[in-house]
Amino acid sequence: MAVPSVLTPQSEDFPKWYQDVVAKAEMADNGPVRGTMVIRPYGYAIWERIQSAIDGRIKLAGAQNAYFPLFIPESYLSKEAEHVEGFSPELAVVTHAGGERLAEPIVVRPTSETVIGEFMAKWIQSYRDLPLLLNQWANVVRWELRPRLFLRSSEFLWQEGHTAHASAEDASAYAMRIHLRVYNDFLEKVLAVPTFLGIKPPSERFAGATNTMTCEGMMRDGKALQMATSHELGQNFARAFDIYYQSEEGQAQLCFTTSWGASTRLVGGLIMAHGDDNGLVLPPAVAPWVAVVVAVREDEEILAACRRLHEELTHGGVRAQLDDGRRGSFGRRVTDWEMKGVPVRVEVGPRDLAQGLVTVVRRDTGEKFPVALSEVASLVLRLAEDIQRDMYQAATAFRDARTSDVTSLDEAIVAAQSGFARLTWDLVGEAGEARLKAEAMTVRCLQRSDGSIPANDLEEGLIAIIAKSY
RNA sequence: CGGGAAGUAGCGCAGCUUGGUUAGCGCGCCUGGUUUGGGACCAGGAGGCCGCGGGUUCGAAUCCCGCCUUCCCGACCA
Repeated sequence: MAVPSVLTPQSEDFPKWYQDVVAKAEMADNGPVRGTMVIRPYGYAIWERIQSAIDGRIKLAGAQNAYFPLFIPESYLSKEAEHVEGFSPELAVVTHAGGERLAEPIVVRPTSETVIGEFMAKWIQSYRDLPLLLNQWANVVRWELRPRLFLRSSEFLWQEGHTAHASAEDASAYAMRIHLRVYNDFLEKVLAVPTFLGIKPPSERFAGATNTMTCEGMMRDGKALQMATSHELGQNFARAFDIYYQSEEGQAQLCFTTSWGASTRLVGGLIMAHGDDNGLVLPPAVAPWVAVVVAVREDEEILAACRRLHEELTHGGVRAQLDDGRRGSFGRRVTDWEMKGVPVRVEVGPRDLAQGLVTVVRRDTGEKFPVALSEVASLVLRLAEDIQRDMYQAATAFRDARTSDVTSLDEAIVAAQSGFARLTWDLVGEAGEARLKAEAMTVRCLQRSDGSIPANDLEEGLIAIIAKSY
């Protein structure tokens, strides 16, 4: 079709494309205060699906939800030296309240290790209280220098898990369990985003952690995005907040803690991992509507058929939307549904209907099928599964095509202009990291040669994944 | 915070160089009509502290000073 593109093409200006999609798919707007974000209903519906998928997995892993306060005494932050150093530059601090200057400034949480640590210390007495597995859904504030909708906003929504364990082994195993069975499982099965799993090099670790694990996804421009992260905090926070338990032998022992989080950034990752020049492309599992029934024109017979189909789909367990044609021309409405990334479109028009047919269209591939009215519901269910699987495969093929094994830092710098480079960690080192930094690249993660997650960065034969990132 | 660009209707922009009727255009929005199988068309209409503050001037969207905000590229980062 000779219709001019609605969006800036990805190949022309990827950041502009991203902003266009966020605006035109009605996902979010900038808030009035720098870096803040208004999440619009369609964007929030996607977030709600992400939330429920992650929340279910967290509960299966045995953690319970709780809620801790937004305001934290400033003194808490300074109890863990690296932590305060890491977060100080981006804190929002309340100095006045109730019309008076506060005796001790209050920090708006940038993350909750400190308050939660304080309460863990109160709640944990015995080894029988361990492990203590907590999670909270909350907003946090980090005064970022360069905000971008969903990817880096001053205030963002997330889930943060915080756990306390009797041993380093137990803490480590739990962090790994969360990383694989909550985050990576969610990313693969729900967001349909393949990842590289690994640990961050020491320079990229979370402030106060002894080990940080990451799930790195590849965006359509070949850049990396950290989509979820899990930290082993060792005894650093336990020491700072006196999180002790009494062992079976009656001795006071310091706990080992973990923390792990995933945020509204996932929505940005979802957009950039699957979107195309016509807009969003949503995997059925996160799509607010898996199918939209579109009336080609406003006509009683057509509308009646649309309503029946919509009802049938809904009863069949498909989240379906009805487009009755009141909002303008067919072409315009189709363009809008494509922009929103609805996985399956069911087009009902007079020509097809005369033969008892409708046209079913896949958003991911653009394929169109003529389908008998009686078979629409079952086909949509099957297509939803196919699309979910095919999108994961397509994303994996894309990532693999843009990932190269290299044998020197020079080659890595070339390869990481447009994708990921895999290079032996020994060949990077501190000097290498500095050179990468000059090229706006980082070591995204370290993994074993078989792709599994190493226990620490001292293991032999580790591979560094090198890329530009968001 | 450094480098670059830009703030004029919901969005995208012109007008500014050379100050001067009532500040324009496209899209969107409202009303009516014709339409509808890939961004429809006609007619009528609503909508502006021209980013904010100060200055120059008879007169400022336009010139001068200061500030703020947004976007892009870095550093920080989920």
